[in-house]
Amino acid sequence: MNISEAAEQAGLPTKTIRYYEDIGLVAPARRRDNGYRDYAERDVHMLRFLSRARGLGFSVADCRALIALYADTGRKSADVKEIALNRVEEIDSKIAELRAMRATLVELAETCHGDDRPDCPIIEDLANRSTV
Amino acid sequence: MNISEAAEQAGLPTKTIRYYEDIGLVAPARRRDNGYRDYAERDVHMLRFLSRARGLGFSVADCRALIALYADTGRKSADVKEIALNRVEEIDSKIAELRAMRATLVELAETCHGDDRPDCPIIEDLANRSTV
DNA sequence: CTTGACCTTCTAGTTGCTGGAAGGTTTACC
DNA sequence: GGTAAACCTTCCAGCAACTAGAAGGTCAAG
Repeated sequence: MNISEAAEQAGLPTKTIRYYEDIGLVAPARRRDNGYRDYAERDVHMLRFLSRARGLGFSVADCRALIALYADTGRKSADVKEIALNRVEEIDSKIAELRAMRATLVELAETCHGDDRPDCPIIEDLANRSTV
Repeated sequence: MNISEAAEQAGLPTKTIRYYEDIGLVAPARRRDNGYRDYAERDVHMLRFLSRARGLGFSVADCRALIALYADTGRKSADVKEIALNRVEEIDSKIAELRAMRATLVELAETCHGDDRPDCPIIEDLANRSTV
C-alpha cells in the first residue's frame, strides 16, 4: 500500500513516517518500480506501535529501545518495565512542576482585580518577587 | 556591570541574555568602549522579570506581551490577568494529558511481572491496543 | 608578560516534527 | 489523446528556546 494509506492506518502523518525512516527509527520501506514506498501490514503494525508509544510520551530514543526489545524475543520483561517506570517518574516530576506553576498563577490572578485600572499584582510580582 | 554579573543577578545564563537581545525580547544593551555589554540595575530588573515569567511557563511571545503591558503605565490589569488565566488553562490541559498517560503506563506496568521472562504486557499493548 | 577569566561574534545542534517548493506518476474523466 | 486532480518523490527551511563550541579580542593579577 502507498504511504498515505499506511499513514491513515497507523495514525501518523506521511511526513512523520518519512521522518522516522530518515532518522532510522524504522527500516527503509520497500520501493515499487516507480519509486513509491510500499507498505505491508507488518510495517503498518510497527508504525502503529510507534504512534502509541509516542502518544504515551516516550521519546524517540525510548522508542528505539522499545523497538529493540519488541524485536528481541528473548527480552526480559523487566527491561521494558524499567523504561515504562522511568517514564512515569518523568511524568510525575513534570506534573509537580506544573502544579507549582499553577498555584502561583492562580494566587496572583486572585489578587488581581482585573479591571480597567492599571495597577496589577501580577506584573508587580513578576517585577519584584524575591524568590521563585 | 558586565553580562556575567547581570546574568547572575537575573538568574539567567549569559547565553540566554544575548539570545533575548538577539530576538528583540530586550533592547540591545549599552556598550562600553571595548564593545562589552554594560548593564544597569534597570536592565537587570527587566531580565529578572523575564526569568520569572519564563519560570512560570510563559512563552516568549507571552513575555513580549507582558513586557509591553509592564511598560504601559495605562494598562488595564484585566489584560494581564487574561494572559495569566490563559496560562492556567494551558497548564490544566497539560496536567490532564500527563495524568492520562500516567494512568495508562501504571496500569501496564502493574500487569507486567518485570522479570527475566520475555512476555511483557507493555510491549503487547503497544503492539496491539485498539484505542488510545 | 603571561595566565586565566572575561568578553565578542558566528555557526550549528538540540527534539520532533511540519510546511513548502519543484518535480515525477497515476487515475479519472472528457 | 489531453488534462487536471491527487498522488508520490526529494530537499530545504523553520518552529521553540535555547545551548555548545570555535575563534578571537580584552582585562586584571602576579
